[in-house]
Amino acid sequence: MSGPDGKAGNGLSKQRLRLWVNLLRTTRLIEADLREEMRTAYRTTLPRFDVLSALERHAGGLLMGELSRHLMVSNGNVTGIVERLVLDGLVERLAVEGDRRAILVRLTQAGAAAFAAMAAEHEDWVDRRLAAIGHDEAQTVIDTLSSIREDRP
Amino acid sequence: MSGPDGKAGNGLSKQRLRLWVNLLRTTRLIEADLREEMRTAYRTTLPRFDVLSALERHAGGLLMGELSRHLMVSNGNVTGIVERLVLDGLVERLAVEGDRRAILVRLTQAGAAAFAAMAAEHEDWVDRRLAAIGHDEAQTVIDTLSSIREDRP
DNA sequence: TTTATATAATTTATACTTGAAATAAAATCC
DNA sequence: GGATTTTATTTCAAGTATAAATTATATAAA
Repeated sequence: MSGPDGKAGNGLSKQRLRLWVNLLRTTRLIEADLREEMRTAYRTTLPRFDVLSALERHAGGLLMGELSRHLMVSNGNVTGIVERLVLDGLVERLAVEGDRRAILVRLTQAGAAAFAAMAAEHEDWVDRRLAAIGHDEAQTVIDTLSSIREDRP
Repeated sequence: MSGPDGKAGNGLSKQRLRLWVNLLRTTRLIEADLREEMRTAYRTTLPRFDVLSALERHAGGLLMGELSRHLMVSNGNVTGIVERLVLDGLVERLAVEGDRRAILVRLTQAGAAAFAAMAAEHEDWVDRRLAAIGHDEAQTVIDTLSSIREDRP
């Protein structure tokens, strides 16, 4: 499985590995930049921003489990982040009519305001960070990434 | 800054934001798959694998700081991961001749063997995960990602 | 109904991660 | 040579993350 014609040793396999390494390195680099911006400009973190962002896109709120799936992080993780956001008054937890297991999470007014302030800036940061990329070039990459995500067992 | 012609509100800015979201989602999805594979097949984690991988590419060993830069994670983080790898006997720490501050980290024989076993499988996993992508398509994305990384202040 | 199974969320234990402060050693300055 | 600054690493506190176990509720089956 390691020769030039083996299943995992051929050129295409190596090329895909290169692609993965590039994906990982680039994402980490941008994440580090954004984290730094979040920290210095708003004294907050990326995970917090991600939660607020998901809730902003769902005005009616999200269940803990939905939030977990949207952000692709574990259940218990969301519990902790939401807990801290509740302490900061940016988010509220509400009982769900008809299912006493479930908990609905929603932005408070303060949370919505805080997020609105951050979101425009965030888009700006990303815009600057990806300034080298044009519309069509971006679309090409988006299409490739989408096809990767859709190709799942 | 939010109208269709504003600095951060125009179409190109939105498109770049879409690209970033796609990048993040795709990377997280693949990372989750790989973590699961690492966990079930080798009872190890991605950060551990990353450290072994970096050391394997540098037979002479790496300083803690070099390791930290290679992996793009903080100094203190590397200290912890290496510590656990040392406990497992996969890695060793050596004094550096001529600089008593520095520490050289190197794979042990056991570490090299453990990594070799994992590496082929890892390439295989990535190959399967990116099976939808051809060589040229991969190259296009790699080029775009490289240009993003190189465009830094 | 009673039992069994599935679902929603939390808790727990452990590991990873960061940024800042602390330590220690080297390099530079004067 | 001694003071200052830089460099290499560790320590620390807080937060993020996972997987597994647990609690509580809901749904289905017998």
